[in-house]
Amino acid sequence: MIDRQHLKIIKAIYTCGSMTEAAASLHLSQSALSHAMKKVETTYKVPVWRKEGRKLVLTQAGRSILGLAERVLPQFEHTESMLHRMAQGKQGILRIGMECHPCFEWLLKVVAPFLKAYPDADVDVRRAFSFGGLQALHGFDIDLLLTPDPLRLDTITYTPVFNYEQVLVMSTSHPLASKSFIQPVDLCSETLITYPVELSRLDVFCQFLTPANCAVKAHKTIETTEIMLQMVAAGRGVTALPKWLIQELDEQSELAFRSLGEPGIHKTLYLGHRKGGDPFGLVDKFIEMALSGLHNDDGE
Amino acid sequence: MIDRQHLKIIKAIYTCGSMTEAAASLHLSQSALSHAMKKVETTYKVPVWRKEGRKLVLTQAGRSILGLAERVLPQFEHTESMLHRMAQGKQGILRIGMECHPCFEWLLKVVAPFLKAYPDADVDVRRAFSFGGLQALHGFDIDLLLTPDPLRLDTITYTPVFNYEQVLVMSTSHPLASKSFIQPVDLCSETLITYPVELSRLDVFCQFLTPANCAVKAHKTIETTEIMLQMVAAGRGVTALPKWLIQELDEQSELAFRSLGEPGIHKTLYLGHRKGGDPFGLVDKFIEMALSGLHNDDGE
DNA sequence: CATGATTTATGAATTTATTTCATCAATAAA
DNA sequence: TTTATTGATGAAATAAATTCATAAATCATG
Repeated sequence: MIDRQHLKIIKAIYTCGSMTEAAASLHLSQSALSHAMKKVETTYKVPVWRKEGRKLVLTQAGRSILGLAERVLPQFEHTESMLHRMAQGKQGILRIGMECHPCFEWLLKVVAPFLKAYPDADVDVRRAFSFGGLQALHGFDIDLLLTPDPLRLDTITYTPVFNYEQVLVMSTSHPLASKSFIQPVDLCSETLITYPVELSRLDVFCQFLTPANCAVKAHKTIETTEIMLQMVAAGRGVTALPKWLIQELDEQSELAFRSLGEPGIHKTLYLGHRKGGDPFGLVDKFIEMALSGLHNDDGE
Repeated sequence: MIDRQHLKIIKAIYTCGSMTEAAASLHLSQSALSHAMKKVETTYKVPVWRKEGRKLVLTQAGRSILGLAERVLPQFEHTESMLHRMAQGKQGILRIGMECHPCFEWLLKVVAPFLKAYPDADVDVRRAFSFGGLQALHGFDIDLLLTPDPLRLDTITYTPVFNYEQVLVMSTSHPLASKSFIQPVDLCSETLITYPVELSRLDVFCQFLTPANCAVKAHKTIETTEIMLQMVAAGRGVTALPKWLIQELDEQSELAFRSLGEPGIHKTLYLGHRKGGDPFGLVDKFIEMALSGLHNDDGE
């Protein structure tokens, strides 16, 4: 029977590149690993490793076991860490994932009161997912997903938690600041600064420029919101961000913002979570708190 | 350290309702289970079971372990069965899931030549998913998903494999059979027979009746296509099915079909699969075969 | 409430599995 | 060829799981 230990060993050999190293990393003798591998190979009558010179290479069978290990081991570890927390009388860790850059600023405002209200609960916020936020939610890597596009799935429930308007941001002295709202053609001669993500996830493109068949003069990407805004204030380009974010960060009022199109681009942030199976009820508590502190930036 | 065996034991006690029964089902002594549970409880310093009378009830901690077990154990079992097949020199099992009832008939036509071409590969077709087809694909319960709605996810690739037209089916003597195509209002006085699935998954409603703000006189559901068609032939109602399916099943030509709306409702079936990690390459082979035998029922 | 049937818990013994130790064989570099 | 380095192997030691026998608790029943 394949055991958790076997998975750990196969994974360690694979990542370390050799049995000797893997043995050290697992605090076991090299012999132990060799015996363990031999046991798997004899019980299933399938080689797991093939020797090429003195490198060990996974066989097809080995690769399927490694796949199992990579899917399954993190889940063991997470459950164990939950158990440890329970033993200490603490509540769980709420792992929140985010799919949109400026979500983070909003999240901070909910996380702070949540941590205060539930001192025995921890929050962990993750921004990067190897396989996308939904997968992470799904594969139990996170418990809550903050996202602007609630992809309907049977097992996942979304709750709208925040409405906001996405506006074009420019320096107060920028010519476009004199307009009452922005039209797609207005951006043809501008430098647009965005976060470094796929274009398909940027609303300025998908909902504004592309439908109007317009393009910008230049497109730069910047990671951090603060730097982005400094660039914009310095007249080096324009960007599109949630209105509330600008109102909050632009203390010296160096920035102006205008709606994208006459109606403006209106967005909703959703919190997605798996249906059922929330040991501490933390997910529900967080959503409740997010809703109670609900503030709309959407002029409603 | 929580082990696969611990998970099996917790799951067995939970499903059997008692340790004694669980012990029998696992071919172990009751004492073994008791000791195993005690070990988990002492290493994590958390109770897993609470005794209510002489029933065992899972604690919060127990429920998280059970959750882990239910997510993880099937994956162990599947990997093991793959290993057994590899040992026999066989190729894997291709587990295909379906999300639309009439897909099955189409699938049969691809599966037959596939099994002939790859005699060492097995195919398993599943129709019911506890958490939806995508979840099943994702959670490694199936390898291939045949679906009419390709929900875009980063980890899943869709290949269109079949175009068809969804038509309204009626008995040849039915008054609607005299029309050249069906309009939504035509159905207001009809009994509509469908498969027993959510309305949101039925195109007659979503793409035809609801947009036109029309309703049918009555709505009946029937599981099997054959019975459905007999009901229709007997003049007991009308139904909506792929055109090719009718052409194939209606040998005595008791049935007539007409397009839903002048353009008709045109659908595409997609085969979805996880990116990467297909130990035998069976997924690719199947898709290739599905495409090579590609027949369009869409008049193109 | 006493009795018997049934269920879980426990300590000691037993069996099974894992790990180490010492050593060999194979590989790659010097 | 010599010399590290790496994996493989059998025997011994250690650790873990399992059983056995039995106790304690629960529940139904006369």
